[in-house]
This record gives sequence, structure tokens and C-alpha cells, in this order.
Amino acid sequence: MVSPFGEFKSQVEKYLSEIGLGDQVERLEVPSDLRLGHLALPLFHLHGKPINLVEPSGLIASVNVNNNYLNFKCNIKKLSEATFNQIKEMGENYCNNRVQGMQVIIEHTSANPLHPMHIGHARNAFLGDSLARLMKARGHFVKTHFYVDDMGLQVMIATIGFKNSPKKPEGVKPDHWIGFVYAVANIMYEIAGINSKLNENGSDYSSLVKKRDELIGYAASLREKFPKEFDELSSSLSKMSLNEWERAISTMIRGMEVKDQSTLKLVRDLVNTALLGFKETLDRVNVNFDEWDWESQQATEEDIRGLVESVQDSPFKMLYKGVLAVDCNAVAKLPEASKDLTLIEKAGKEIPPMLLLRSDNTTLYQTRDVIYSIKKLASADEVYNVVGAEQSLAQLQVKLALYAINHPKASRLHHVPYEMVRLPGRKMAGRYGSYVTLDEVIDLAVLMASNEIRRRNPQMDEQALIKSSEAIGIGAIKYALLSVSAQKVVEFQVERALNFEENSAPFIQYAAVRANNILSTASKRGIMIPEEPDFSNLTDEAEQEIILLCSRLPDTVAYAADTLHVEALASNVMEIADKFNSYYARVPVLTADNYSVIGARLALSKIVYMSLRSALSLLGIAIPEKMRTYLQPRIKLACCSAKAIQTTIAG
RNA sequence: GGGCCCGUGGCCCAUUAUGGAUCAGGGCGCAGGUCUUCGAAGCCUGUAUUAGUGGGUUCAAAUCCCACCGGGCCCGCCA
Repeated sequence: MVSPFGEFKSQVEKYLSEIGLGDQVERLEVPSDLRLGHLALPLFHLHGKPINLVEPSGLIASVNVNNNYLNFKCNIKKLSEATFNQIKEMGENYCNNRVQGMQVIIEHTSANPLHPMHIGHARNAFLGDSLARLMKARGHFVKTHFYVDDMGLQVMIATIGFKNSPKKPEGVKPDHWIGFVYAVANIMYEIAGINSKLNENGSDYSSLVKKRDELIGYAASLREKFPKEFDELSSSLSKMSLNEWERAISTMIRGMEVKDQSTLKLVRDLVNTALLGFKETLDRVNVNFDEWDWESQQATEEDIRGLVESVQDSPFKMLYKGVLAVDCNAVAKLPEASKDLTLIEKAGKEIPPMLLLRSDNTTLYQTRDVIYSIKKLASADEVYNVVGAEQSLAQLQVKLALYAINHPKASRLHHVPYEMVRLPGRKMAGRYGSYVTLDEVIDLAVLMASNEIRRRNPQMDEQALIKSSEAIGIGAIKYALLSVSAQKVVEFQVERALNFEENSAPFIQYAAVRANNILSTASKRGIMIPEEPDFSNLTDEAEQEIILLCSRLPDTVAYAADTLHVEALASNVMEIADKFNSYYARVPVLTADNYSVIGARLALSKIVYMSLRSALSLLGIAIPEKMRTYLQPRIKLACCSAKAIQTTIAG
């Protein structure tokens, strides 16, 4: 399937080869001003080589040379027809742009089940989810995977806490509870470490005490949350010496690797509790997973032995501080690996070795990740890992390890990096229980949305209010995170994301709701969209621009999916909403002069609505049914200010 | 010390993949206008930029190359 605009482009390409410029098609571009044309070929490098134009046909309305450009104008009437027909045929799948499908695995979010998800996980989840939707629209067979980390050191600390912890109080979200238990346990563990160091000679007494005071500070704020539970938990954990902690932890790590049933059960209980909370949140934001891959189930002893042997047998084994490692530098010089150009260029010259085993022969996270990658590659043509940019080196090492053992699909493993999200004025420390949870941010967004709706539409019934608030509040967060290129650090300012004005999801949703409203008003008045609207009525510049934008949408989807640039789709959608908003404010649809014009404009509204709906669905953003506004002066209510609400929640 | 990423009006973002048309687009903010007519989360008018700095390649650079400056991140027998 090719986009309507893509059809125009291929006709232009055909035309170019007819006049002997077939080798120039790569230079075709969209002109800066559509009055100049709709596709243009710069002629500078041809230096006056004569061009013999022939009569255009099909979607090409005219061809002319102007200012050293060969300009092609599209027959907007025919382009509108093509777009309209494609939308009639494909409905909300209009944006789909299928190519030969591949088996694709996208691993994303994979938040540690030790604390609730925060806004950074949201960026990961929304990016991964949107990429999955985009690739499906591209015709790929996509499976989304969540990698559940149930094996790390930190998990064991949490589990020890969990074993000693009182019951979760009624009404507390399970992952929030685990976050509390983990933070208390970790603080107690760290304090035990400090206490033991304080008994040694020659330790830096004052800095240790300072660190311990800091930990006690964190503990104090944790105690405020659940005083009774805190006291119970901390008093049983405080009996443990550092030695006891370390023995318990390493016994458990060992237990996990040999699949000791009682250890597995303990850890599984903890992790399942956290996942219950994750699923609730992910469900609310409509992010779904096909598979939940538990780390402990991925790397069997056999897998580990196999990997170790492969490395041993490879020319890239090395000993680093006495333990087995992969010589990443040497691997990077492999022809196959260096063909993976971007990879090597981005890596720089000195790549530290990747350690495979601890000196007690237990595995490290990366070792398990190599095994997990092999498993993913076994069932997919391409594997994408949406993982924070701070792990670029680690991700690179995993890939190089695959090259080291000569894995045939090493080049098919891709790291999709994204930069961190900051919250102004807040330092997050998951290990100490200091964070703003994603749940809080969502609650705030939805609350603000519902305040807005209530202000603008006091009569909306409760059911509709809740549904619309969710669509608007969550849409706003998603758009704020997806519209910015993933490689930029973003500062997430709630009041900015929820501004609800231009450049936001609500703005786009508003345009869609309005377009849809025009359609439903028409149908209420018995006005039907003609089977074959006369698009020659669309003579307004804005109308033509809207058609062009919508007709290109499937191309943007292809670009976004193939190059992993979700933000390209986000800004294309914004352009459509922007143009349509200013268009309908100026040009009447239902009260136009005659039925022929009404029909064409109605069809245009349909094109806009379906385009937005289709594109927004690929971003995972819902369209609310109603955003009605009553005719009343705009009053800025104090209680609606984000700051006030944020303060309330923070307090 | 080494590496990766980012740097666009007072603030935020797009454009950077494939360099192109003497107006670099939006938004926020600020100043003003606009609801009896398809819903004002809208629309219209005004306001502001040496595209970090300097050099190079080119007929043409925000875009490619080099250097420098500023910010973020990474370099752990943590994950």
C-alpha cells in the first residue's frame, strides 16, 4: 500500500525518467512554500543542461521551471479523491503503510520491581508502546516483552525486607508497598555496612557518619508514610549485622541460580506483588505486553555454561582482574562488527572489557542479558531494546559479546536509547524511597483535566467526565514525552505538559473532536457525505494544505517506524490539527453556499478526523468523546492551577 | 583522563535521515482583538532569533566536517 502522496511522488519520478532525469529522483523535495509547487527538483548542479518538458498527466497537474527548480504541482482534486477513497477503504487503519512483515521483538519498560514506576519509566513505556504500534502499522509481527529483573543484588535485599515485613496495609498500591519495604531494607543494609566500617581502623569517620545521617533522614520520611509498619520492619532488620546481610544475600543469589524452590518462591512473591501494581498503571495508560520474561527463567545453568564455553573457545576471551571477560576492543575490530558502522563510531575507541562471572562464579546482569538477547533473537528477525541512554555502553558490550561468540544475528540486536526525564526541584533516589511516582503524575494530570472539563462544561455527566479526563490527562503526558526527540533530556513540568493549549495533546484532541462534531452535526441534520464528493470545490489554500498533509501521513508513519523517530509523527499530527483549527474558524462547512461545497468540505472534515484518529492511535493517544465548552468568560480559577494541585499532592 | 549525547527568540519544542528557493516553523510569555451563526482547550493582530563560538567543504549549511565553549550521561565482580 502506498500513500496518496506517495502515488503522486512515484508519478513524478516516472515523469522525470521520461525526460531523462531518472537519476535525479533522490533529490526530490517538498518545497518550502506550497504555492511554488508540491514537489520540486533543484537544478543547480545540472548547470543549464536543457530540459525538455512533456505534457504531464495523472496526479501531476503542472510542471514548470522557476528559480532553478523544476516544480511539480499536484492535482489536488485527484489527490483528495485518492486520500478520501483510501480512508473509506482503510478506516482508522489509514496510516498503516505495510511492507513485507518481519518478526519483531520490542523489549521496553522493564522497570525493576523494587519501586513504583516514575516519569522516566513512562517515557520508556510510551516510546516502546508507540514503536510497537508503528511497526505493526508497518506490517511487522510485533511482540512486546517486559524483562522482569528478579535476580539482582537489590532484589535480594528487597526480598529479605519482604520476608521480615508486616502485612501490606489495606488500600496501598502493591508496588508502592514494595517500594517502601525495599527502601527500608536497603537503608538498613547500608547502615549495617557503615556501622561495620566504623569499627575498622583508619576509616574516614566523619564522612561515614555524614552518610549515615543522610540515610537516617531518608528513613525518617519513610517512617512518616507507615509509622507502625516501619517500626516493625526496621526493628527486625536492625538486628542483622553486615555479615548476616551478606551471607543472606549471597545464599539467595546462589539459590536463584540453582533454582532453589524456597528462594524462588520468596522472590516470586515479592516480584509478583510489584508487578500487580505495574500492570494496574500500565493498563491505565493502555500499554500492553505480550510476554513477561522473568530473568531467573531465562538464564539456565546450561545457558550460562554454554555461553562461558563459547567465550572460552573464542579468540576474545580474556582475564580481567582474575575473572573471565570478553575483550570488547578486540571484538570491535572484527570485520562483521565494524560493518555495524554506527555502532563502532558511536562507541569510541576504548571499550572496557565485559565481565562474565563474579569470582564466586555467579552471573552478572550483563551476562544474563547476553543469554536473554540470544533467546529473543531466536524468535525474531529484529530485536529492539528500549533502554535508557545511560546504558549505551552496557548495551554495546552485550552486542559485542554476541559478535565475540559469532552469533549469526548479532547485527539484528538494536539498542533504542532515550534520555532521562527530570522533575524540577526533585532528586529521585529509588533506593531510598524518594521519588514521585508515575501514578501521582497521572492522578494529577487527570484531576487537572477533570477540573478543566468541569469548568467548561458543568453539565457533563460523571461517567463521561471520568472517561474524558483520562483521555485528556493521560494523552497530555504521552504527547509531552513523545513529541520530544528521545535523545534529548527533558524536564517534565506538569503545568507545562498540562497547559492544555497549543502544542499539546488536548489541542490535537480538540481539533479531532471538532472535526467529528461537524460530521455528527451534519448527520443529525440529514446531510450525508456524498459518495463521490466534488473536490474541485476545495480551492482554499488551507484546504489544499490540509489535504497534502493528510495524504502524506502514511509516509510519515513509514519514516517514524523505520528510523524510530516517533516525534516525526507527533509533529505531523500537530500540523494537521493546527491547520484544521484555523481553517474551520474561518471557513463554514455546514452553512456553505451549496450542497456541492458542503459535501467537499464535509469529506475534508472526515479526512482530517480519520487521519488524526489513525495517527493518534499509533501514538497511543485516545480521543475523548466530548470537550464541550459553554459560552462563558474564561476565568482562571485558583484551584485549577497546577502549582496548587501539585503542592497538595506533594504535601 | 577517555567516550557518547545535547546546545535553535526571555523560556520550551519542531526542522538536522536525503544540504537547497533573500519570510528558520509552532508554542509559552507579553500587548491587543474575537463567542446570537459547525463547541473560545479555538481563532485573528502585534512582539522577538548572529540556529553556542570560530573555521572548513559547497553554487548553496541550522543541516556535512574540524576545533573550541557550555550542559547532561557513561567508564562497578550494581542493575
